[in-house]
Amino acid sequence: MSRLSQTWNQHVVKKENKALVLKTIQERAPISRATIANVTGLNKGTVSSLVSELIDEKLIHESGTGKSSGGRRPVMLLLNETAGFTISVDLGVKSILGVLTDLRGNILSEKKVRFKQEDFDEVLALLYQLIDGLKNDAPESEYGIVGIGIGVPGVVTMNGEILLAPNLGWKKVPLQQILFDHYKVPVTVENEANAGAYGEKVYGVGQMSNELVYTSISIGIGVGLILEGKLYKGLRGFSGELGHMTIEKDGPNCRCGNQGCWELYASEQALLDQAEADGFKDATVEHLIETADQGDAKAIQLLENVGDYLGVGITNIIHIFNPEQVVVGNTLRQAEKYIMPAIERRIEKNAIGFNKNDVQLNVAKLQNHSTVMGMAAFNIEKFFTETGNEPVIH
Amino acid sequence: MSRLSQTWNQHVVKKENKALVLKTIQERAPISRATIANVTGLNKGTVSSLVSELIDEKLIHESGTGKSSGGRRPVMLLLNETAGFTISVDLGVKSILGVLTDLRGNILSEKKVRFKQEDFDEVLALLYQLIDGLKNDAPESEYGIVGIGIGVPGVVTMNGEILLAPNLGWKKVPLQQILFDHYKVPVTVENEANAGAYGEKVYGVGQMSNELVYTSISIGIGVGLILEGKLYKGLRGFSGELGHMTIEKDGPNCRCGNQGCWELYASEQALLDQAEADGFKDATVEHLIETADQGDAKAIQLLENVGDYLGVGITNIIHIFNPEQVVVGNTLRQAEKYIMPAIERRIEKNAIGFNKNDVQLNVAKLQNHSTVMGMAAFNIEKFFTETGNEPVIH
DNA sequence: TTAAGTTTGTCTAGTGAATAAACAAAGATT
DNA sequence: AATCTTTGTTTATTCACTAGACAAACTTAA
Repeated sequence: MSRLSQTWNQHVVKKENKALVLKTIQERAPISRATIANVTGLNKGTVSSLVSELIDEKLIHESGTGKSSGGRRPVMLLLNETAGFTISVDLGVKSILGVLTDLRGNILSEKKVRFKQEDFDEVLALLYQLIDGLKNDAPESEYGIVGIGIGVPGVVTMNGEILLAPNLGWKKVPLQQILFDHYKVPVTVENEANAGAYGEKVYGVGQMSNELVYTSISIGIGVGLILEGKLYKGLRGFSGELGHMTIEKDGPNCRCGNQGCWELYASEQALLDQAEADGFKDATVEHLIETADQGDAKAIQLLENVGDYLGVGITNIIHIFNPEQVVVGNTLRQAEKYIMPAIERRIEKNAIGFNKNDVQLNVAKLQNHSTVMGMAAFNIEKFFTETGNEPVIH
Repeated sequence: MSRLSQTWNQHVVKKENKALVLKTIQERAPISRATIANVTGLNKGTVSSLVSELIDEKLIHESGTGKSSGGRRPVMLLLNETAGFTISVDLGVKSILGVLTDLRGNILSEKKVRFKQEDFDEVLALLYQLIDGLKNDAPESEYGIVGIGIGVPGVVTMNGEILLAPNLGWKKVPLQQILFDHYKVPVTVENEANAGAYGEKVYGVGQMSNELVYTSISIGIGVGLILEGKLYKGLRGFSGELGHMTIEKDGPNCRCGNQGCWELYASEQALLDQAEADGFKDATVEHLIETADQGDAKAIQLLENVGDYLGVGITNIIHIFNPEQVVVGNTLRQAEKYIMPAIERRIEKNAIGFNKNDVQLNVAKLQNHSTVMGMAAFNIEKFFTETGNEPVIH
């Protein structure tokens, strides 16, 4: 007979409490045992014992004494951020960006390669090369590389298979399996917008929000949903296809099969197509922004127009989710100066009061690092919850 | 200092395990202690002890022996469904529907009143009258009325205040507080579509789905979201305003302030307005269906047209949430014969393959009882989790 | 300077919930 | 009739947490 759900016993209690102590240290370090006990509600003795195990596992360490508040001085605890490292990668359409991070998400090394040929085997070779390079940059440590995470612009299943990455022309690539077989460390493959959402939630502009929608505006539009503080993925991981939400019911056909999709009006592709039609030759986002900065009315108009269409979709998002925060990320974020006011005007004009008053609109704080940092956060979280209680590997 | 999160100790363990045993009995009764141990993974002794407490609390009872499978015959356990009762109400725009249910959701009594005057005080008087009537119908029991739940067509805060019910013309009505002060039992006030979603999930067509979107198509459109098996409410409970999702970016103005809202094309109001324009005098949904049943091409066309627009919005829903199931409920559900094929055609034509293949489209199984049964489910769940471990009241 | 009070962190005894294993009861099978 | 199975209870044990005592280290006030 199959196990229905979680049962509770002392082992689970200890594991959960230990994870809670670790998380508290992660979030509030430097912090003393006494403060942890206060903050978590756990007994002082319990905290002492769990902390001592965490020290034995090299996940945290003591760091001198803090200031007295009228009694014995507290011993401050710090996360042992160099106990292990993550390799976190944003596998984009034209380039691969990879970082080596410690367990606090500090970037120790960063590498980027551009490519034109999107053939899978060639990109995989570049990916291996980039990962190997980052791996070489990692200092000696207790746990070594604790995880490799790849954010990809496509539909990813729960077990890290890329079902479809339209802009790369890839179908059914079991990337997680391939990388695990090659490196023998935990591998996470996730949609680029999902990762971006998590990156902004953990390290970026969304640290205070538990209901956050991240919009990745690039060639197409991807959306990552943080609901109740966690990434929401839908039944099989395919949620967030909001780029293919119809905003014009009899609009033009999209290659996805639908009509009037949001990304036909509000993406980088839409912007460049319109620019082309308006007489800009071989326009790029960067070029259009420059031209706009020089006061070109046509370019300004183009950018503001995309912003307005973004506002239409974001208004829908606000109505659908009643989020605390909507974050605009990826390449079009660079046109912040022109698109954000346009989005705000549209929201102000069209959104329902209750929902509108709750929501904050922001540009991705991590800039082009939202996705890599999200993958880093996934890697770190996985390590702390899954292997955090295992004995030290040497 | 504020408590950050749940800490785990023996008390919590016991409470959770007891709730798990109760839930298992709820879902699989009649069931033996041995089977519960197998299914939950708990030790036989633990189950025995928890079961004996639940029996003492009159929440369950033994009911003879079951069939032997080669050994001692098992003692079967049943939920004591008459240990208490719920009063669950669908407070609609033109009528109030109320039911008295036992703890399994069986309806013991049902009352309905219609009203025209939407003045709050008059409706409240009717509501009191209806609740009092149902209360009188409740048999003597251990726990009496364990909860009163009201589903309302409007925006409801986390603490049961109706912020706005446009079709009733109500604003800022603290209904939960008012009813609690009057009846002194736990009161739940929830949006009608949220309740409908939960009703279909627990007692209706969605019992197998953990990712379910319920669309309540009536004068307007409301949407209830079941994500990861639970009702999703957004930051402050205002999610699911999908009726005000733009599906035509430069469409007509909606009274909500937005443009081209879905409910301007796909609601009962939209249908009736169009019927009027097409020469039907004082049309009602029932009348249009009858006319269509008699083969009137115009009426059929009107209904199929609404179905097609419903399909546009539901396609968006499928892209946004990757749900397992989309359920069509409330009044327009009656036109099932005409609208469902139209919705299906639109989905077939426009939705993305991955998401389309995952999703099931269904009509609400509970018909016009989705909302009341959802409220019953809320009441029962609240009783079992919050008061399930309290001593018996007499 | 001394005494009293505070804060931190450890240690010990005790509690309570779960588990494993033994056991009794009640049936099926051969 | 003897043996095997299944169910449900009982008993002994384990283990994580808690309360409270205690020592160490510090501040404050007389």
